[in-house]
Amino acid sequence: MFSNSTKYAIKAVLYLAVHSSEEQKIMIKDIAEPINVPKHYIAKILQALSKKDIISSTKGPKGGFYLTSDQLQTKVMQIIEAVDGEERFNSCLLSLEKCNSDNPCSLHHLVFDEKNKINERLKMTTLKDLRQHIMRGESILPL
Amino acid sequence: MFSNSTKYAIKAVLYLAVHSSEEQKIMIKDIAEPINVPKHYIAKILQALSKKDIISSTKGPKGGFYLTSDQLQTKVMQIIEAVDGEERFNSCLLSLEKCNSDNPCSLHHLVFDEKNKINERLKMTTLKDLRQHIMRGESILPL
DNA sequence: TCTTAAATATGATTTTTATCATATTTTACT
DNA sequence: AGTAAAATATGATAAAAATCATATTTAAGA
Repeated sequence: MFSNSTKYAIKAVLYLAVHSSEEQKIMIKDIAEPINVPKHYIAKILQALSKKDIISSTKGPKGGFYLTSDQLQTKVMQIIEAVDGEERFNSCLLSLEKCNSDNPCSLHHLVFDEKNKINERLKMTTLKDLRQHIMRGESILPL
Repeated sequence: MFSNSTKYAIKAVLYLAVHSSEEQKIMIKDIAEPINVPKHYIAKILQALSKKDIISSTKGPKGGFYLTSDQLQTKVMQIIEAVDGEERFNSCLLSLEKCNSDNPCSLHHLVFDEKNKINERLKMTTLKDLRQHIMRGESILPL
C-alpha cells in the first residue's frame, strides 16, 4: 500500500511526535535504531521532510530533528504525499486514467466507499492525534 | 496498492472472462493490445497464471489463452495472491510483524474495518460476477 | 511428414526503489 | 579562532520490479 520510504517516514515522524520538542532534538542515529530503519536511508528521508518543512532540524552540536507545535498539526496524508507524491495513493486500482464513478473500472465499486473513508481519515488525522493515542496506550509506537 | 504485475494480470484475465471461451481462444498479442500492456510482460504473467491453472492455454496454431467455466469462478483475490504472493496484500500498513487488533500500530484503527471489508469483497467476487457487471454496462473493461 | 503458428522456458536489459558512503556546511562550545 | 558534532548534499552501489528478446516445444493443417 505504501512504499518503504513512506512507511519509514511515518515511523520516524511518529517517533519525533512522541519523543521530541524544540528543547529535545533527536539525532538521526537515535531515531533510526528504535524504529528499526537503516540509518542512511532514514537520514535522506528526514532531510527531504525537513526541506519541505514537515519536520525541523538544526545542525551542529546539540542539533537534531524535532517537531514544532505547528508541525504536530501535520496530517498523515501530507507525509504520504510529501514522500511518494500525490498520484501514488489516489490513483485507480488498475491505474486507468479515466476511471471514476461515472465510468468505473471493474474493481471500482468493490473499493470506492472504503477507500474514500480511509482517505478522509488520513487527511483528517494529525500527528498530535496519533501521539495522543500512543500516550493513552491505544496504539503502539512502531519498531 | 497492487504491483503492475497484478494490475496487468487482472486486466488480462478480465479480458479473457469477457472475450474468450474454450471455443474462442485468444493470442497474447490480441490480449496485450486492447488492455494496453507490454506484450512480452503480459506473456510472462499469463504463462505463470496458466501454470497455476487460473487460466487455460493451448499451444500451436489455433491456440491461445482462454477460461473454462470453472475458471470463471476464480475469485479476484486468488489472482492477486497468485501474482504478488499472499503477504503483500495482507500485511500491516507499516509492515510491523506483530501488529494486530490487540497490539495495533498507530495507523491500524484508521484502516482496519475498511481494509477488512475490501478484503472480503475481493475474496468473494468472482470473474463471472465482474463479467456480468461489464456486460450489464455497470463497469467498463479496462484499457 | 513438413511447415507454420502458437505458447513456454529462459534469461538479458532497463528502470525504479532501496541502501550505503562520504565530503561539505553549519553551529555550539572551549 | 579552533575543534568537534551535528545535519546536508551528492552520488555510488545493490536489489527488486518491470520490460524486452529469443530459442524451444507443441499442435494444426497442408
